[in-house]
Amino acid sequence: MQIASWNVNSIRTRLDHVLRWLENSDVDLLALQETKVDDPLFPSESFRAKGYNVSFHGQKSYNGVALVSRHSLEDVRLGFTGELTADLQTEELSQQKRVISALVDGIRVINLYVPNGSSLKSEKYAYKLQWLSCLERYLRATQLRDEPLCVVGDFNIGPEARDLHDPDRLSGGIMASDAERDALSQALGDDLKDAFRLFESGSGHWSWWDYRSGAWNRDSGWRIDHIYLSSDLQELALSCKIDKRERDREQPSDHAPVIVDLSWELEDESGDDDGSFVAD
DNA sequence: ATGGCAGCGTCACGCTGA
Repeated sequence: MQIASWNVNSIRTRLDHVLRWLENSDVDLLALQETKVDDPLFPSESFRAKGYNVSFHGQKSYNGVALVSRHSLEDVRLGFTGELTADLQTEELSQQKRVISALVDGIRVINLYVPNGSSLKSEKYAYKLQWLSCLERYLRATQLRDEPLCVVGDFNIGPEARDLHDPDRLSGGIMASDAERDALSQALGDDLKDAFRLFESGSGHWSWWDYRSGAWNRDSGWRIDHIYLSSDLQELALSCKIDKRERDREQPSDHAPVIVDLSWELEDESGDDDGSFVAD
């Protein structure tokens, strides 16, 4: 079972890239962020025509998340209010379309597009911290159901110095402040662990390179796209990789896909051929 | 310290992202 996360910076602009990438991969479930399209205009048919199920939660111009799956998407939940009681703050923080989750082959997959925050003095930064605090309640509520949990997305936070190309200059600033890192760590809790760090402890591995200042050519990136696994899934993790080739294409997204491979037995879905079992 | 590049909505350029 392979699960991937990719901020595509407009699904309509990136549609051909995404379809080609899916065809050339063994990914079962792809979580998309920054689809930048209202639901009626989401290119669902392009995915369905290739045999994928899709669920999406979008808006015009900004934000937007989606799930693309070879298997069925069950119990789809949209926004924080898909999980939490809709009090005033939760509704306010669900206006921007940044959260979608579904049960896929028995795994609860949560797809997040965490606010960027703009700058430490911005009201958007305060919004980001509020949003992360709401995420904490959201994850605790989800964990009550005791499902194997995989939380993926664009977190817009480099958790540690090794996740930044220039930690001396960038640490403490937006996407690398103590308050953001603490809020994310608090939201994730004790059980969820970064799948990438189960396999790679070094620096120099990025998932996002700014379009500006030749960041890609200078390899000035950040690792802000993550996949977090509950402890039961950590034991089943076989690999976690960033496919940086996608950042090197014509008209690329500024993010590369992150992929985790889990040794998870797929449940037999009626009418769905997962491929034949080959005995020794 | 600032701007740089890209996408969107909508047609000249401002807003947003990270």
